[in-house]
Amino acid sequence: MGEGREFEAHEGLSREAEVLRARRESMERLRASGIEPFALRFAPDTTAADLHAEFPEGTLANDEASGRRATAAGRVVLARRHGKLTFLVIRDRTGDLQLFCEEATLGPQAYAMMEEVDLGDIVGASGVVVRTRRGELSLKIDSLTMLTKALRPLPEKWHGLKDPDLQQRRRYLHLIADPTPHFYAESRAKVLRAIRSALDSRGYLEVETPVLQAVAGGALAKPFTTHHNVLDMDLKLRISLELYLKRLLVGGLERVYEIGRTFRNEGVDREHNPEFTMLELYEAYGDYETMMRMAEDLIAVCAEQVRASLAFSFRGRELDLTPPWRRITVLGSVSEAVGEEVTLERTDLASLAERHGVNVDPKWGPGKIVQELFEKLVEKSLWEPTFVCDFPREVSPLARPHRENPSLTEHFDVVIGGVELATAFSELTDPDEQRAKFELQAAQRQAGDEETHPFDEDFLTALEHGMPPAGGIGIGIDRLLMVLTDAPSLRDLIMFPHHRPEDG
RNA sequence: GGGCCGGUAGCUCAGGUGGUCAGAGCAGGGGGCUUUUAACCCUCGUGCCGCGGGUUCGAAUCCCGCCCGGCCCA
Repeated sequence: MGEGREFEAHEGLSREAEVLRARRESMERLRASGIEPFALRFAPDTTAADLHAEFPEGTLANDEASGRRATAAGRVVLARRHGKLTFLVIRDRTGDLQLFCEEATLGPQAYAMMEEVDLGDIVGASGVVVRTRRGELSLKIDSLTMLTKALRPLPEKWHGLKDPDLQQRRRYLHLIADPTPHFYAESRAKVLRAIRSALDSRGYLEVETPVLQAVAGGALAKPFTTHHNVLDMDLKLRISLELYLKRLLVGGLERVYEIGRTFRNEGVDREHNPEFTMLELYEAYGDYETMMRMAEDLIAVCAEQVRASLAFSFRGRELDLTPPWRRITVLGSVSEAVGEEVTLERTDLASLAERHGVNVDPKWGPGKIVQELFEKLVEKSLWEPTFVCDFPREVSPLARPHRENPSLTEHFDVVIGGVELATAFSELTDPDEQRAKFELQAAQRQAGDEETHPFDEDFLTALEHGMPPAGGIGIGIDRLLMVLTDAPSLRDLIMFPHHRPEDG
């Protein structure tokens, strides 16, 4: 084994097996010479970005050494070997840094150890900051420490990891090879921070409510079911945060929000993932007008954080999030789209919808038909930020009846760039009205509709104790990020999106 | 669920009208090189061509089914 350097490529080994064998033999050689290939710790005193910031273009002449000593650490992503001189490029969380490794400085022994370093290994290095003859800022090292031996090779150094399936299943490799997922991760953190900061400064309290629920309500969606062994009962994973946050309003918390994972048992496409992150907030004494201003403010703050601007490009088109946003109504926009007045009272809604390409289920009421018409004809064409207001009562079981037209609700969606980002209501606080709506939903379920709101007696009891009038909004964080970062798909924003097992 | 496209070396990809079609680059092994920027030069190179059937003297290539993924539609 110690004779590892002697042989030529083994016959009968696949390329992968040959690489794995070579890495392990390198590891054994390190061990044999008393070097631990998986170090305990290391103390870098700078980062790649800091050094580049400290010595910007022009601050250090080519082929000149500074007096600055530094210690850095990172993964070796490139090696250019020139005999007794080697350039290694290490990558840390901030970027890349070239290590200038010459035998004359390191000494023969350390240089020999350096030659044991493979692409993918994680190393620590100390030396003096220099600029090379060709102008590359580098650390001219006098010490190199093996921190972690990589036993598997890196993706291709120029093309990176292109296969979207592999990018998602092995996101760590995607992160090593490509800065894009770093941008997405940082954008998510910025958005969450901006939202928390904005809400905290308005007197909102961040809370946490149950993920496992006996009754999964707050939205019209199919839940996942799981089982509690000791209690021997089935539980649902939450599909929204709504009903528990409202209970907290009953309890007097008045301004609450939660940012949390929700789960919906539905298909996967670029705007859907079975688990996603949702912001929901409720403000006592507000209404949906309050929530429109809130949506404009919050999303603008997030855009400032991610894009440093309210105007940016999304899917090749310009988008401007500057408030105030356009307001349209469901019935108004559908009327315009079909070229005639559409009302919930019309008896020919089904045939109208069929004429416009909607496959009408005979169980649908007029409200559902109008909603489908809206989604089919209007929603995707909405580019500039738009409040879509006043949904039919039938499709909005948790919103308050509209103050001017009780067949509608004070319910709006926010659509930006053709993507539905948020839903908000003047919340329904009348427990009898809420009970009636739950009963209607139960009847629809009886009739075979799988996506109805479950009957939640415990929630009704809470409402009977008195919930203050309130506005509430839910914002899909992953979708918001998709728009703000111009990512092609929700799956790019979710580090580890759901996939079928690799060996199905 | 339907349509289209794809799955070939660890990675990025050629090959596809059946017959030296198992290929290139990167990565990797061996050798050389003290200023590189995807370094370069010489050298080595075995991989269920997604899986299973079928057609054929012969299949990575054609046909059928399945699995996984992408895009579009529902």
